[in-house]
Amino acid sequence: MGYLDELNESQRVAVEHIYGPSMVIAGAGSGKTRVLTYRIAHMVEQGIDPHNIMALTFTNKAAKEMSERIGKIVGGSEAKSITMGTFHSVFSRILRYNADRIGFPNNFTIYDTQDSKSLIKDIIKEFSLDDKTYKPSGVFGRISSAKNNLISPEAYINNTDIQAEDRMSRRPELGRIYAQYANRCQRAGAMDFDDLLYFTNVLLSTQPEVLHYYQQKFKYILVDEYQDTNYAQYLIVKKLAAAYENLCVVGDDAQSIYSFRGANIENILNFRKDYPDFSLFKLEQNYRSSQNIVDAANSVIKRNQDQIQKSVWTHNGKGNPISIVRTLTDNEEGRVIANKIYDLKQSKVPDYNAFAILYRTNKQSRSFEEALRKLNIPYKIYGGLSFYQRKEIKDVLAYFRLTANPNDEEALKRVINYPKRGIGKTSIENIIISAGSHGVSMWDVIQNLQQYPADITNSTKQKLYEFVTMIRSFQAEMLKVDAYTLAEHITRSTGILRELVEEKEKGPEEVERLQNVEELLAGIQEFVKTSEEEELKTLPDFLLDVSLLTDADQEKTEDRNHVSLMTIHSSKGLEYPHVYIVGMEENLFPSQLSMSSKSDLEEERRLFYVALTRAMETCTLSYTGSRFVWNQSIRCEPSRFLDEIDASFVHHETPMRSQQGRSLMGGMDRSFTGGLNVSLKQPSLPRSLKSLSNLPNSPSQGSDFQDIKVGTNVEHSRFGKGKVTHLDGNGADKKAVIFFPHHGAKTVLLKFANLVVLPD
DNA sequence: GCGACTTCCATTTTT
DNA sequence: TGGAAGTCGC
Repeated sequence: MGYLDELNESQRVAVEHIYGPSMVIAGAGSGKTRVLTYRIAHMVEQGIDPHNIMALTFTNKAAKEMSERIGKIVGGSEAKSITMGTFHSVFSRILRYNADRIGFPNNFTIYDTQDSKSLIKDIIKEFSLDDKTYKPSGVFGRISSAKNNLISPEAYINNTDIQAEDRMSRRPELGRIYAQYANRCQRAGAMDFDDLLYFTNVLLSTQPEVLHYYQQKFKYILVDEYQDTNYAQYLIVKKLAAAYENLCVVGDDAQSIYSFRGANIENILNFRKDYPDFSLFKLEQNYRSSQNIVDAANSVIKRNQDQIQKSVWTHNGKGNPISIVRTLTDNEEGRVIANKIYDLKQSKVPDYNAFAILYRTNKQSRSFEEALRKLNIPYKIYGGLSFYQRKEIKDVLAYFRLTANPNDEEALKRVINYPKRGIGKTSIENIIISAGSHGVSMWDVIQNLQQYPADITNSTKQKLYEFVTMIRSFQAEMLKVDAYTLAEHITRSTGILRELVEEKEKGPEEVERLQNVEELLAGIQEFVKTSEEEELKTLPDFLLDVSLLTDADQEKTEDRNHVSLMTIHSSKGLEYPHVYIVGMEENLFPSQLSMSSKSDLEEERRLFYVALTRAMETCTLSYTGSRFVWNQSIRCEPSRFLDEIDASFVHHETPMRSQQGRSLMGGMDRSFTGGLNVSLKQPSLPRSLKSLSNLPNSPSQGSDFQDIKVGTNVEHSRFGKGKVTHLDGNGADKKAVIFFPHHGAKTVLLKFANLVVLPD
């Protein structure tokens, strides 16, 4: 068994231990995925039937990768027999077979977050509640965490603690909203993401024979990223594993970063209570990062109090210290990082895949996009608005969903009047009212207006009739033709395709929308082609796949020579030779919302730990003195996390600037008095050196902007060319009113405006 | 019922 | 800033 030789001692022991409960605590970069895949491969080699193995991962991508790697060792068909995927995808499949036992149709649709919020909004309106106290996202969060903790609407309403909390936050109706939300979802035959777990638990607790079946089927269970499981996931796993207790969980408490969505770090700690005779394996040797990076990350994470003791170490070379870069503005931050990547690529790095820019929030990507584009550096943004959340895609998918499950109200609301067919807001509201009073779905109402009368004009009734007929015609085809044929038919006969083609002339955005829909169709065609033998892949089959897919799963391996931009959250599990962690500022990272509680701050610190440990060779941290937020520039202070890295592992790159630096440094003097900032101890550099610093296109700062007078023609990075009409203030506060032909008059602070003076 | 217009509000991470 | 919701006139 050659593959065992590729493991170190502690990895091998973990791989060879197959029976009974076990927990693998895997430090960052310690070969966790390798252990997991080899363990499964080893099980199969030992004669365990792959049908009896269930492996739960955090992302679809991780599952796919693992499956491929296992296939290489034990063969593809064996690997395919393993049940492998995210909690959500695996359990949604189980529910497909069993949902009818718990009051849902087996063809239930899955509501995404947008659908959920839109439904909640409806309910708030229906109850005539103030939508400022009852904000849809807040209500959604509350319902979500109730479900993650397996609290039913009834339990919610009867729980005195919860009711007290809701009264405290002056939202006593939350329980009623939750109950109505659950009701409406059921009527629509829809489950949201949390329901996939919640109702799996309901299924397993109320249907003993189902539980028994899956206990016998999944005799061996593996769970990856165990630190990020929530209570519902914990209990489901516990139930399924109860018969054989061949349960292996893998995780790293130091990388738990999803408590905001109910992840419960206690699950790791509780493991020893549930399985007192469990075996514990620790993987502590890091193969990924240089010594400096490992040490720096350790020096940060040791400040957390809540953690399992372990010491991550490496045999790798010392490497470079962690670089810390300071810039004046967020735009400059983008340029500096882009230039660094450019330089490194020119001098020693063969391709762009080696680079990743990691940030705390998606919106930070903008300045990096711009800067990379200017230097013609290929890049790809992960996360953010996903392909499947684009309006045009959601519209098309809504037709698919409606075809598969006409009771799906969110889908119905979305397309009942798209493309425009003269069914307006008032009619839709009256349909909802009628549906509510009869306790049926909107679809029931519109296809049977005699039985469920609604206040609707005759001409609208005719249009509704045509709509119903159209959807029914799709349904008639649904199981007869493959997904692509039907999807293509739907985009044509609904008029969506025609509309998009017509609008194409309007501009590049419209062209893109058409391309997106074409891409979706191409994707469905791919999907249909993957079918084996006689199998017909239908539209419902496709929907099952698509609702739980994210952008990361889409990636094609060909176009891979690009810099990766993503949030730290989505970087988990990945690694890059050169990592740039940007926006290292107080209130951004750590996020403002995390500052109030110690546990939230510890989670932010773990997030920082995750970010640092993505890096293999070099790691650069950057922060900026000011940032554009809501159309105005705000001052930023360096993140406390910068101080938390042991000073011997860092190198501060940016020299202090002599003049304007001071006014912008703001709180820096305070936070750096620990003597960490080496450059503070050096004499300030003379201003002439500034031009030698690595700041590309450095704005004309430090001067009194004497070259900018009333009447001067200037160019602004966002507004384009304009003429100065007024000047006000002095020095750092000097402002100008500039008239831009395309944007009108704007007042800008010269020190931030990055104006380029144009010849008269 | 529809489109043009104004106003208001956000601002963390995601299966 | 920019997206979403609300208002108004046709």
